[in-house]
Amino acid sequence: MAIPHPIPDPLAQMIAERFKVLGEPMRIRILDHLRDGPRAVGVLADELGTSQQNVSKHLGLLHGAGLVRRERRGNAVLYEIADQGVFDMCEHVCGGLERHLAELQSLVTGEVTR
Amino acid sequence: MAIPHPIPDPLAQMIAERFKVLGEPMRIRILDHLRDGPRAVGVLADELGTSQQNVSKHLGLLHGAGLVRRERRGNAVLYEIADQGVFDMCEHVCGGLERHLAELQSLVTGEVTR
DNA sequence: CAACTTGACAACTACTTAGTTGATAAGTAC
DNA sequence: GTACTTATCAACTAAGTAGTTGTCAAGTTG
Repeated sequence: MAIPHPIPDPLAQMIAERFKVLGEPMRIRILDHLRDGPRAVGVLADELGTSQQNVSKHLGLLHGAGLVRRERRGNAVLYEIADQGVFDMCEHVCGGLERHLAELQSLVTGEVTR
Repeated sequence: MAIPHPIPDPLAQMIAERFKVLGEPMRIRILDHLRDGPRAVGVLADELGTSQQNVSKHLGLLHGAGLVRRERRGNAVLYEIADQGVFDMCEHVCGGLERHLAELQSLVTGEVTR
């Protein structure tokens, strides 16, 4: 999976779009809750302490990006993770955060990096 | 690098913050241009066809997130990639995009997934 | 010193979007 | 039929931010 370089403008757009979908705490929390298994909208709303409309809207975005799958079960709609890769991405981000914070830490403790 | 689960709220915030920084086409393009090596602000502005002030602002954000490094060279300031991991992330995103698009494609070609 | 280049900062406009409230429609279960 | 769940829409507030314009600070050059 090699990314063309220089990157075509539309691709930059699409990549940014994907990142933007993940760039909202509520959506990260929703995805995190879905790690335990499929959830109905109402259940998620309760667990996350927000409204049904709000959760529905975020799930719609996540679904549009292909990150979650929708399935009707009885009179409820269950959502589940469609792309397990998101968690790899989150771990990647956390790794980057750690490196960054460690660098900042070294500034405080006295080491001069540049 | 395991992510705690359930994810603490502040961590969800930080992760989302990181994704949000990458959720802008102009910043993706800036990072892509930096793959070829360090660049001065003015050079990037020319290459990307936008203003120096705009590039400077985006670079400020990227620098704040620890994604680029700043170095004064003469009367110019060179920026370079600080965290090569971003490109792994972009590839990850592209992989996800491919999977998603392939799924949509299968809908068009007639396969019924659900 | 003055003239110039480069980058950063501030203020502003315009746009996007998160979240709320309220209402409604569609589907399922009873 | 009614009750329940979800999706969606509209209208609104509040917040964030992309991009522009103007200005200023720092460094370089003559």
